[in-house]
Amino acid sequence: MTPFARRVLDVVDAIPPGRVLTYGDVAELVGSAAPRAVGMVLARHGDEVPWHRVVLASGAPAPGHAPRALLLLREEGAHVRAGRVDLDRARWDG
DNA sequence: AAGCTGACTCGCT
DNA sequence: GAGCGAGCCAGCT
Repeated sequence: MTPFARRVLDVVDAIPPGRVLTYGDVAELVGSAAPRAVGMVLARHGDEVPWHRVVLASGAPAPGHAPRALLLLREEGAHVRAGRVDLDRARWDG
């Protein structure tokens, strides 16, 4: 576990149910310009946080995890349509 | 220290 | 929209 990873996990863990954040948003919140680095953290420690609340800039969930993420998001009441989250509605302001 | 990889993003076609 | 290329940076050889 690295300091960077801990900051990322803190942010993701703070996202309320039914709301989402893009990788870019998380990166910005932890003071980084590397959304991909955020992805690496979730790949390793995603099971410790609500990883499904982090989506691509398009609103689609992480590639390879779309079905599971969409299911969880719908259960939380997020507005999902055509395989992607409605960012205008569900994006969390922080 | 240099290089590679990846749960990304953005601009162009 | 969808497909492509370039830029991004943390972590691990």
